[in-house]
Amino acid sequence: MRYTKYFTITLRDAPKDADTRGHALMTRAGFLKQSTSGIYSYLPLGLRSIRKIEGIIRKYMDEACSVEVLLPMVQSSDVWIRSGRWEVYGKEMLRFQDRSGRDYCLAPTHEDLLADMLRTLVNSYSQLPFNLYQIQTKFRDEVRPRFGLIRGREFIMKDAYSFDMDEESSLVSYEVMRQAYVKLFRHMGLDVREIEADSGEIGGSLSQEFVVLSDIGEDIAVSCTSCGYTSNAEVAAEAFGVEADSLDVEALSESLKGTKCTRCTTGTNDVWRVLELGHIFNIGTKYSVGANLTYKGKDGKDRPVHMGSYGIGVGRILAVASQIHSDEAGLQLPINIAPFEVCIASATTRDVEVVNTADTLYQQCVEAGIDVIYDDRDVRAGVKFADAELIGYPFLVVVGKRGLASGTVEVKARTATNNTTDTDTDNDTDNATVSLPISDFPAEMQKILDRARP
RNA sequence: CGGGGCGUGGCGCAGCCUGGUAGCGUGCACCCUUGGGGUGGGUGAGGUCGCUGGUUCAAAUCCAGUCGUUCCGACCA
Repeated sequence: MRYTKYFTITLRDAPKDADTRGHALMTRAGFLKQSTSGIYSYLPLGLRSIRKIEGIIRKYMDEACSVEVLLPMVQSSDVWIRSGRWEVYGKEMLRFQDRSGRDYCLAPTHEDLLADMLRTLVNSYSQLPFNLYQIQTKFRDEVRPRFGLIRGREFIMKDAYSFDMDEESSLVSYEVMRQAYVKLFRHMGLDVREIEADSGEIGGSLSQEFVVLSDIGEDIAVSCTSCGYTSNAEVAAEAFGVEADSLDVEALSESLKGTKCTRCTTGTNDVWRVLELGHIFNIGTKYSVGANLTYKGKDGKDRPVHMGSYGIGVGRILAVASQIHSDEAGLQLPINIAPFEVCIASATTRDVEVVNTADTLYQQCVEAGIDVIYDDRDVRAGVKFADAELIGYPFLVVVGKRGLASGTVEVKARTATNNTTDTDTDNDTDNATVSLPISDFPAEMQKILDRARP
C-alpha cells in the first residue's frame, strides 16, 4: 500500500476525551474515532489491526475444531422470553421496537439465541461433541463507558460454545479451548496470565480468566510468589473470608497482599492489577436444562447437553496492547497485530535515485508478500519518522542518499525507542538499526520479520 | 441514579469573573524557502461560541432549561 493512496491521518494532540495513554495514541495514530459515548468507528489502520487479531483467533479456533457461525445482533424478545431473561436482564440490554411494535434487543450476549436455535437442530448423541464460535459485535448499555475500547458499549467479541454428551467429554473440550487460548495470546505477542476465576457452581465447574497486568486493570488477581497459583479477586476473597462486595479495588488489594497461598500453603501472595481479555467456563448442564437443549442418547433417553462457553474481547485486545506496548513517541504494537509490519520511507523525494530505489524495494516487498506500507509522501523525513513512530510500524525502512552510497538501506526496529528529542545526534549505532543490502532486500527483510515473531 | 467539570474553526486551548468588532497554537490551501528528525517566512480559507428561551440598547460572556461529553460514586461483569 502506498501512503499517498491510503486514507489515514495523524494528530499532534489527542482529543481531550481520550482517557488513557493507549487510547490517546490510537486516536492520534488514526486507528479510531469516537462516534458517541462508548461507541467507536474503526479507521483503516485500526481495522487492519482488528482483522489481524481476528485472524489469529480464527486460526487457533479452527485448529481446535471450533466451527465459525454468525448469529444476528438484533434479536427478538421471543428468544429472551423463552430463556427467561427478558425480564431479568437489566438496563444493559438495549431494547427497542420495530414498526409493528414488536420488541427486540441488541444482543448483549448470544448464548440465549444460540441455545434456542440449537434446540431444534441438535437431536442425537451422534452430533456431539461440537464447538461453535463467532466473532460478533455485542452491545451492552454500560452505565459508564470508559478507557476507550476497554469498556465500550458496542464491542467486538469472539464467543465460542462447546456442546458435549457428558461432564468428562465436556472437560476435554474445555481443555482444548484453554490450550487454544494460551497459544493465541502468545501468538499475538501478549503476556497473558491464566488465573482461576469463580468456580461457584457445584459439580466441579471450571472457570479461568486470561488477563494482562495493567495499570488500567479493572480487577485484581492474587498470585503466589512461590508456586505461582493465581486466582481472581472473588476466589481469593472467598478463600480468605474477605467481603469482596463491600470493598473497592484498592482496599481489597491491601487486605489480600501478603496472605499465605492456599494452594502450596508456604508461599505468600502478591496482588496484581489486571485486565480481563478472555474468560472460559465449563457451564455443565445448568444452561441447557433451562433452555431445554437436549440430545437423545443411545438408549433413546433425552439428556441435557453439557456446555462450555469461551469469550475473548477483540477490541479490548487492541486497546490493552496499545496501552502496554507504547512509549512517549507512540504505539509499539507486537508485530502480529500491528496494522503493517514494515514501512518503507524515502528520506527525500527530490533525489531520483532514492525515489526509484524506494519504488523498486516497495514493489519487491509486495511481490514477496511482505505486509508493507510505502510512505511515498512528499514531506520531510522528520514527518515520516514521527508518524512511523506514532503508528508504531515494527520496522521502518529508510531509503536515503546515505545508504545508497554503500548500496544499503536502514532498517529500524520500533521496539527500541528511536530518538525524538536529541535531534542532532546520529543514532546509527543503535542496535535496533541495521543496514541491509539493496540487492537482496526482500529476502533479508523477510528473515528479520520471521525472527521478530513470537 | 446522585454529585462535579467541560461544550468557542479539523484537533488542543484562551476569552466569560467585570456584557460592547471572536482570538492563539496546531492542522489545512497557495507562494517562496528547506530537504535524514514535525524547516523558516509570507498569504489565505475556515466559527449559527452545543441548542432553546430569558434579562439587556447590546450576550461567547449574566439567568433558566435542555442536549452532548467527561470525571467521582453507586450499579453491572
